[in-house]
Amino acid sequence: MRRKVTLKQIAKELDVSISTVSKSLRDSPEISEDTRVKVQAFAKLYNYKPNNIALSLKNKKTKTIGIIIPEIVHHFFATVISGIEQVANESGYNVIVCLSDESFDKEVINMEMLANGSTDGFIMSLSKETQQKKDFHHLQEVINQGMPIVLFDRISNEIMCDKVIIDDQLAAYEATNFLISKGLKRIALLTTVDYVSVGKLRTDGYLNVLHDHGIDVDDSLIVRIEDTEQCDEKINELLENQSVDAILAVNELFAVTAMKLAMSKGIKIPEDLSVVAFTDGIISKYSTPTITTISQNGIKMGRKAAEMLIKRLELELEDDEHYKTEIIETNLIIRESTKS
Amino acid sequence: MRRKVTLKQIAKELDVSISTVSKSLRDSPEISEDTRVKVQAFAKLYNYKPNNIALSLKNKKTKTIGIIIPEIVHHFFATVISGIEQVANESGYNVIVCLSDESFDKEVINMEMLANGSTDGFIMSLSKETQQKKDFHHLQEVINQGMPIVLFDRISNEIMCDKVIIDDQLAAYEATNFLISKGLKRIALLTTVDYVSVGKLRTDGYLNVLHDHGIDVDDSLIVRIEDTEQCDEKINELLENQSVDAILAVNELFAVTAMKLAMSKGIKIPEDLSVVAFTDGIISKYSTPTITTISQNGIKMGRKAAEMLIKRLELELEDDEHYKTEIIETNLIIRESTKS
DNA sequence: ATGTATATCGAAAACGTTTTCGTGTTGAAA
DNA sequence: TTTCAACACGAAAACGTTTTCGATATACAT
Repeated sequence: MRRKVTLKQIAKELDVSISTVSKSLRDSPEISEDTRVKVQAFAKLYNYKPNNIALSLKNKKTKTIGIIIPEIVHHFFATVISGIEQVANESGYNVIVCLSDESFDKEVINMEMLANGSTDGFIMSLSKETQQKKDFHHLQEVINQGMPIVLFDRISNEIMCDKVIIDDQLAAYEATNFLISKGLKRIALLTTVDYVSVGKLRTDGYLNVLHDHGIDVDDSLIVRIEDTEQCDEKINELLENQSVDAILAVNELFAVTAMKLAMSKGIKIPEDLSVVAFTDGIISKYSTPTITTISQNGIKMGRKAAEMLIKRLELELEDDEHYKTEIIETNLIIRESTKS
Repeated sequence: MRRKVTLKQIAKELDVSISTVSKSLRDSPEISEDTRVKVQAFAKLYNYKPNNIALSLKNKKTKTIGIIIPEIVHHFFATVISGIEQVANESGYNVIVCLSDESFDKEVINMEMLANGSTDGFIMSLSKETQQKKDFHHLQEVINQGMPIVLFDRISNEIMCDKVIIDDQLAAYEATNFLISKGLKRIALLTTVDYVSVGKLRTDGYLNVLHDHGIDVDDSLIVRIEDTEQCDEKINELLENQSVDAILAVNELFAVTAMKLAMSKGIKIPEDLSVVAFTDGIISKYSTPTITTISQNGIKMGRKAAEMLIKRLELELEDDEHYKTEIIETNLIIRESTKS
């Protein structure tokens, strides 16, 4: 087993100083051509590669981005990571991924772990619990230490930093508007509890468009689902007790569940019931019928977030304050679950 | 902005040596209670946390696991990462994720990048291109340097290291056997090209069970699909030209595509056609009808892989050779796409 | 008074780099 | 022969830790 070779070993072997070896490898003009080629040849032979850890310590830069997200077995988050990884790779950065599991404590622990020198900055999406507690001291702490953070999707206005989101409210507005334009009026909303920022915004968009069209809001059409177990029960309740001709769901899962329950009751989609869902994922593309969705474009979000972070890292933009919030455009992907 | 405080700064501030500060914080008996509490109080006040990079350099351990997988927007790989992350977290390790994008070159580059001190070991699944080229010098190089590797799912027997897989051949055998037990005989196989290790093994299992039941292998029932674009076309060809009463697909996507095409031709599932797929993912659970699958249990695979790697790291098992290959059990999850 | 044990602390090396600065040698100009 | 620049290289600091070893001082026993 041949362990990695260091500058010191090369120096000893060639009977020169460490400095000479280092300079030779970096093509310094200080070194004579003779020794330079000699050192380089030797280094190549032994496959010398500088040690990243030593470089990180010296340069006070790790060239590593910390990603903290609620979960990874989730199409949207996976696409965001993919986007981040693309531009990170292009710029010579690595990504280290931590999962908060929707837990505040795990989010804090992971952040503290990475903040002690392991990463140059963070890209993250807040856990449900964090959004509920509204406790952001761990983020603030990191920002105070001069590490940049870029928040995406699940953000908070209380934190001053770069952000990248979609216009959830507008997207909900337009999607609902699309349903209204098809002559649908009894539009139900399947959403999450309000402390999830995007859930709240999407609900607002839904409410606004109803108001703008002079449609009375029927509270019994708004279903707030806390966890997946409740899903079936709550949707069943809706379908049984209310007349509904359209559904706007804040995620694919609620949508496909609603469709299945509806179809099992003999309700035809899209003839009797139209369905639109947020987050264009795998399910929508392969369910029967396929689902009309609002594409969230995770790749683009990830790319943008990484670009913003790296820009701040490379330019040393200590210019706090003028933080930016980038808005990624969404578009409605029309499929079989809505009338044409 | 308050930058992170170091031992040196604390030492200067308190007018003691760096050694004293370090020892105080680690509760060394060498230090008097007086100075110990003084230092600890000061450290707490300024929220001192040791710098991970410095520790890594000193200890020659990064407490970081490198994960290299073909893609992340893929339910199975995401679950594996999730499993790895679980046990990594429990043991104080971080994971740094790189995507090969099914490219040999990217796999090599990523490995070399991480091998220079950034990680203590690797968990990886080979890219298609790597499996095709059968070029594993980058893995061998890393192993020679004393870094442990654990391969999962897409492995190669040419590499001596720990591995964790499912018994693809047996699983295919049993799944096909299940179909045969339902009285089905014209069983088609939707698979990938043979250089993908799992595709080959699954094909072998399929062939064996037919042989064991004395069923003649009809080559026109074996469809090798290279990429997603071909998918529709090739499956259509199968359904049009052959009489088929069952399908075994090596992934969800082939299965759901086949189901959709079949249903559009008026073929009823499972009455006229039974479908079983490898990889229990999102699609199978939410498609219509839901799909009978062979669960691959990515979480368990990830956990196992991480356990094997960490064990080797902690115990410094230089005991090369007796490498293990763990086999994760699969089970058939019976859903609506097969007759009961 | 001398010797010894104990308590408390600091200096320095080590991990692997890069970079600044200094030093010695050579050659040529004066 | 002296002087000075150019050239080629090495020593050492720095990044932030931990740890070994040595040093000093105090207390106690002889």
